[in-house]
Amino acid sequence: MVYPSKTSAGQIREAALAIVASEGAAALSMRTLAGRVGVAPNALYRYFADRDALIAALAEAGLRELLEALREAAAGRSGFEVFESVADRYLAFAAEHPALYPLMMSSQPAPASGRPAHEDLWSFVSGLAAELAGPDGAAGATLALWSYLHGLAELERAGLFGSLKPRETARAGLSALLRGLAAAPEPVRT
Amino acid sequence: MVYPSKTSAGQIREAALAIVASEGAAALSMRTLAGRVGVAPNALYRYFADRDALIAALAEAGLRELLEALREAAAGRSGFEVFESVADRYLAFAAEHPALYPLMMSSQPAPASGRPAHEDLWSFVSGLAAELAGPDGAAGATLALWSYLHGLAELERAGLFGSLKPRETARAGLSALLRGLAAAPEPVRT
DNA sequence: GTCTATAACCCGATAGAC
DNA sequence: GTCTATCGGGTTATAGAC
Repeated sequence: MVYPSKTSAGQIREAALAIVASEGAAALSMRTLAGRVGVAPNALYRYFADRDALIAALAEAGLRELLEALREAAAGRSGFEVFESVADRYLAFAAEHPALYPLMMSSQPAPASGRPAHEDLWSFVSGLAAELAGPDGAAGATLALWSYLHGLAELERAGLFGSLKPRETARAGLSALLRGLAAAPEPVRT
Repeated sequence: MVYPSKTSAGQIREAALAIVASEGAAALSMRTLAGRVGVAPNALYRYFADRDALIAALAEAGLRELLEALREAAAGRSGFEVFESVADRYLAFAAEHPALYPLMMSSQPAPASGRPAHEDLWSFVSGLAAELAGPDGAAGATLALWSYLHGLAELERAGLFGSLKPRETARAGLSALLRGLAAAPEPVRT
């Protein structure tokens, strides 16, 4: 072979991830990335159709990593502790990956192959929610739980909390949410 | 005066808003915008320091419009109806402004003058939350309510709900959240 | 003091040779 | 699969007309 492979999709993805983590998604240019990997810019297009496809691959990998972390956080726990542990881990992941996390939650083109990681994450949360709210309330509870966690993560990232400590005050909100979800679904009247 | 102003900051902002609304934030280029306004591209830099400053101005204006809409939704209502009405209006705003809403919630440089609109929005939600959870629980309840609403809006925008109807199922979650926030703040044990 | 003109620089993406 | 070369386009800075 005249021109042997100098890189791989995995290597490109890791280099891209490093750029996103250290300098933000806006700093991820195909030229810079190619320079890091050590190839000509257009060589990257043999591995990813375009920049959007590359970012989608980063998001997919991030979602699978998050799901794995949440499964670990839930393992060996029961009852309320499961939710507390998973919520902590979720917020920690978002805080540790401030640039990657928004990419993960943005609408992305479906992956080239396999089941979208979004669906697996939904299934996981849904499994937790079903224990709390029963099979009939699982979908609504999944929606509420994920939205609450995602909202916390986003507002924290955006710095909208001011002097408040998101992680600490989040516990009270989670407790209230779980208490409400576990109760009967009649609307409250104040 | 030899060269009268051909445009204004407000006119530029409105043209930019129209582009963002119809074609997305990515399509907002200084060249295109200048073409719409009818000036040379660099003339825009007399009114906004750079593209980021322009986007920050769009976000500020959007936040003030959202706050006004929420105040209208709350007016003349009491108890649970306030939250239901405000939540509906919030989600409707996010759905009606799918491109602007994420800009509003992203971290932005502080506005050139005046109080950041974020703070006013926080104060408004905090006022509602205080009626529900009392002064001591207001901060946590504000966090929970806003996070829930923002999370719903984001997940809906990202299309992560699949076949679920976000607005309909959101009511049950809001009800559960309010029920939990209104109750005593002891953690639930399942 | 506002606008036009120009240009340098960056980017994503493509064409064709090897 | 990689390379060099290049296109079209967006952003930003400078110089100068009015």
